[in-house]
Parts: sequence; structure tokens; C-alpha cells
Amino acid sequence: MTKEQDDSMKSHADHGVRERLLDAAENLFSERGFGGTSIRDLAAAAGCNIASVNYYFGSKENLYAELWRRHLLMLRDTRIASIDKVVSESDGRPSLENLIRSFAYAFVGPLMDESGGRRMIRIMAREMVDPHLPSAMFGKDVIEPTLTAMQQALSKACPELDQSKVPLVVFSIVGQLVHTIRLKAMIEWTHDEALLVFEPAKVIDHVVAFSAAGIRAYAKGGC
Amino acid sequence: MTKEQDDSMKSHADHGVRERLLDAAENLFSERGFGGTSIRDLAAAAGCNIASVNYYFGSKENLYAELWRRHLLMLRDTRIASIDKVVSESDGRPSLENLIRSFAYAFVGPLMDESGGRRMIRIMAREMVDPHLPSAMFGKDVIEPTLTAMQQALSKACPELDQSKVPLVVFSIVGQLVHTIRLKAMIEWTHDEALLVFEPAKVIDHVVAFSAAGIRAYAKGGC
DNA sequence: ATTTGTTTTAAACTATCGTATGAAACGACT
DNA sequence: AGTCGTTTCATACGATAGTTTAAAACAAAT
Repeated sequence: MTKEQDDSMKSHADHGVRERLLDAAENLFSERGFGGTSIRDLAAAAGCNIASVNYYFGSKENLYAELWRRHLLMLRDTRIASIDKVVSESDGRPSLENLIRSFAYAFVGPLMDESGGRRMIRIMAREMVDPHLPSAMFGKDVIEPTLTAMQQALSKACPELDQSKVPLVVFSIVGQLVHTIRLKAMIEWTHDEALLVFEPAKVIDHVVAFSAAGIRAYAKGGC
Repeated sequence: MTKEQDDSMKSHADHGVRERLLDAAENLFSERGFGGTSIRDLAAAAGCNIASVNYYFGSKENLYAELWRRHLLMLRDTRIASIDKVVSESDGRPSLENLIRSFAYAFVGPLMDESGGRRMIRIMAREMVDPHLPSAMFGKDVIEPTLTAMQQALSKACPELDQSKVPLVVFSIVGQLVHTIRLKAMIEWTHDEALLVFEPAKVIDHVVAFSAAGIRAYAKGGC
């Protein structure tokens, strides 16, 4: 039995060294970054020998890439599924508010919850700023598919909207949502009480109303 | 003459080792980050000995903090001045579009130009994600003053707007503008031709129209 | 019980990091 | 010319990084 062949077996052995290393990596990379986390830190957190990282993953960078294969693709699927659900439930013509709100929660939600998601947004922010991923697997595998899915859904929700405006509108929505996430991280980071006005649920309500109005201004009379 | 006393002299000796080190730091920190840049890299780029960093700045971290004292406060002043200018030129009641556009260019402009600003946004993004600055001198000295200035100006431009909505509206505008900057960085980073649709000037035109519409939906009839 | 393949371990290896040091070079002034 | 404070230099130090290695521990099958 070689090491490569039994990956499927190990994946349901939930507390193996390999899994513990991945969990430790998620914790430490999110808090201290890739460069700020040593293999010795990882091994200590996972309760194993430092050689185990290279044994199971070949290198520190491979361990990092494995985190992304796990979580990022799941994020993408969640978002796209959420868009498709709204479209199909409304027989192909969802209301603007329903579409934006659904997308917003799919976008922000998984990154906000206590269990794991909040750590991934930190890792994601770090990756955008200093990349350690092999290719541009972030933009191609996550961003682009999500954007095009949302653009198509938006065209269905508001056919009166000029096609050339659709990417810009999605850009504005995503910009506000990313800012929502960043704001949440900032509130926890600095203890700036001035930021406590922005409760996530109210912020999303606002983004929905604000964006819908912006779109309707483009699609004169429609929607 | 001690080292501390003649700082004013050195500051106008434009090609001294100290200035060259600051320039090199701006370049390298923006490209490789704080942890990714060694003192030896800095010395090589500045054409000096590695001991010079500790000689002039005491430590690597002090050199980093010096960058922020230089540039960040300037960014803040540019933005606030731009807001004040629009307000005063319109006798206290600027048009929504003028205010947003002016703020947008003040916000995005200095970070877009070829000379220096583009590098600072990268350093800024890195600092938000893994901080190496002494205190929370970023949020308190830069973000908060800018936000309150814009909120006050917005209240003047649109008195009909509910006061409780003002922070949210500014939030949306800033979120889109930050996203504009990030998008620009992303276009250069990955060579994703799908993103080339977003030309900065057109994006800002859109942000102005989109946001003004969103605001007017809140201030029913007003503005 | 021995073999076989996998996992875990302690230790060593090489490289690089930030910092410190002491001497040489420099410039201005007496 | 000689002195003094400042700057530059080559080099060394201790710490820590990622990776490798060889042997020990282990589990399962024959």
C-alpha cells in the first residue's frame, strides 16, 4: 500500500496526523500568515514530529495549497448554488432584492461563522496580498466562475439593464460585500468602538437596498 | 553634531544613504512584504552596507514605521482636503455627484499613479493583514478622520438623508473604491483578460452614478 | 515469529535571518 | 597635520528557517 493510494482511507480517519496538520495549518496560517508560521509551530500544534509535514505533504507550500483545495472550492460552490437556487425558485425571473440578498449571504455567510470560515477569510486576504499558491488558481478557480454566474443571474432578474452595465453592477455589489467582511475583521482586530455601528445583518440589508436602487437607476423604469 | 540633530539637513540631501534606504524599502516592502524583505536585500537595493539600516533607523521595524509617517498622513490630508474643497466651493451644499466624484478621485488617485502611490496601496493591504506597526496608528490616524470628514460632507450635500444611514452610505462608497484599487492590482497581477473591461475612469463614473442613485433612494425626493 | 511496508522519531544539515562589533574611511575644524 | 564626530565597511554572532536522513516503532499479513 503506497502513500498515494490510500488517501481515501486516511480522509475518514479523522484524527490522523495528516488531518491534525491541516487543522493546525488553518489555525496558524490564519493568525500568523504563511511566512510567520514555522514547520516547528505546525508540528507542535498538531502534536507530531516536524518531519511529518514533509512526509505527508512534501513541503510546507504543498500543505498550504491543500488547504485551498479543501475550502476555496467549497466556497465557490456554495455561492454558485445559492445563485442558481434563487433563479430556479422564481421560474427564471427572480426579484432584484431576493437575488442580491441571497448572493450576499452566500458570499459573506461562510466567512463569518465561528467554525472555520472566519479563519479562511484571513488566509484569503493574506493570499491576495502575498501569494504562495502555485498558479493563479485563486482567480481562475474561484473568482471568475462566481462572477459570471452572478452576472447571468442579474441579467435574468433585470433584462432591462444594459448588458454593458452588468459587470459594473456586480463589481459594486462584490466590492461592498468584501468591504463587509473586511469591516468585520477590522472590528475584531482594532477594538474601535466607532465601528460597532456596523452590525452585519443591518449592513447586508443596506447593501441590498442600496444596490437595488443603483441598478434601477440604470434600468430606467424596468425591474 | 549628533545623528538625531541633523535630520533636517539630511532630508534635503536627496541621495543620502538614508533616503536611498527609504526608497528601497518602499519598493521592496510593497513587492515582497515586510517579512519577505531582508535587510540584505534593502542594503543591496540602496547600494549600501547592511549595517546602515540599523545605523540610521535602529531596527528594521523602525525603518518600516518611518515609511508610514511619510506617506500615510499625506494620503489622509489629500482626501480630507479634497472633501473640504468641494464643500467650500459650493457654499456648503455640494451636489451629490460632485462630492462623490471628488472623493473618489482623491481616494483612488494617489494610489494609482506610477510614482509611489501604487506601491503604498500594496504596503497598506499588507499592513492590514499582518501588522508590523507599533500601535494601531493606521485606523486611528488615517481611516477614522477620513470617514468622519466624508460623513459630515455627505450630510451637507443631502440633508434629507436620514442621519442613521450616513455611515452605511459612506461604507458602500468606500467599499466600491477599495474594490477599484484591488481590481487594478489584480489586473496587473494576474493577466486575466476578462478583467480588462474595468477601466478606472469608467469604473469611477459608474461608482458615482450608482452610489448617487442609492443615496437618493434613501432620501426620498430630496437632493 | 518474521517479514513487509508505513509511520514516527531525534538529530543533523544548510541557508538565511536581524543584529552587533570594531576597524577603516571620511570631512570639517583647529 | 592632527583631532573628533560621523559614516561606511567586512565580518561574526546567535537564532531560526525548511528540509533530509537513518534508525526505531508500529501494524498487518504470511
